[in-house]
Amino acid sequence: MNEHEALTNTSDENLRTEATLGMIGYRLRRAQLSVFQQFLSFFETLNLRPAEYSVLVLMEENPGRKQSEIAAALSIKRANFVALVDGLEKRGLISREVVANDRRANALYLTEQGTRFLADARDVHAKLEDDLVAKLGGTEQRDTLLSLLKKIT
Amino acid sequence: MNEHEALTNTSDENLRTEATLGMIGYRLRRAQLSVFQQFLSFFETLNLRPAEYSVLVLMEENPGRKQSEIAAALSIKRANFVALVDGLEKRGLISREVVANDRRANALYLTEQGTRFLADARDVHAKLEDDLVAKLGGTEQRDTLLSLLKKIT
DNA sequence: TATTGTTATACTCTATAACTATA
DNA sequence: TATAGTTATAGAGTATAACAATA
Repeated sequence: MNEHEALTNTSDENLRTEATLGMIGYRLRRAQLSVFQQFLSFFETLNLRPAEYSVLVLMEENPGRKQSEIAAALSIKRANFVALVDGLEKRGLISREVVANDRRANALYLTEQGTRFLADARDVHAKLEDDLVAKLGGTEQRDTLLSLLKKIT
Repeated sequence: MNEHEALTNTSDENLRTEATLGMIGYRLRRAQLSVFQQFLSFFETLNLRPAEYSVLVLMEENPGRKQSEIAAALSIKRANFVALVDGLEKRGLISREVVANDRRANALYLTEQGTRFLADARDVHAKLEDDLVAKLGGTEQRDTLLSLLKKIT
């Protein structure tokens, strides 16, 4: 019998988790991990990571922007962005082009193949969003969630 | 003049970000990073990471539980949990005790110092939560957020 | 045979410093 | 001097395999 026996609680009972689960940060983290896991599952056949998808979407909406601009808009350090762009370029989804008046910079474009690929990816992503909206209970709740997340960020 | 010039958009204009910002996963990730950054800032003087704080809170509510139980409740792999527990033990905040009827297992307890430390940490965390509630616009919105995050996880 | 804690290891993500070529 | 892209590197966080002690 050790000094802690009176407090010992090694039964099979579930742990008390009210405090941890009540933390905004903890809940946010778990929800984010859950959604990213879902993302990886949905995008397994397309072999695309969340960051890569966000880059393709942003590039299509902003063709010809510099690497550093796309990276900054997603809060990706430009040093870390190089390998990500390398990967997409090697897969033929995007191209780096020279900027006429600034030979230091790369302008980023989706290739035709990349545009087709992104169309497929958008379809997959729409399914994921639909799945999440269903879990949330409707588009109104989705909008509420996005608005609350925006306030926090 | 290259083939893309008509589409080139290297002006100083802000990028179009509607699509990325409308993704639930993206917004979740950014909000989570933002809150964790805040956490690190608030807990800088206490030198405590989010995972360590959640462990201390869970241990106080569940004294004498096995390492593997605490780890599992937080979805931390038991292999990765060893170093985390080592750190808290070396700081004198927790102790590993022998479980009477199972000499394989460690029962985890807060030390007296750990209990005092956690009281301080809880105060700091309360300030962080208050800060987030203020950003969200009130406790009602906080409850709404937690409930929506729960549905997603 | 299975479980607990542990070690070793590898992979991803992220952060910083320093280089090059241009501006 | 400053900036864009790049390389190298280091630190977290996370995942798996394998081992010793014990059940």
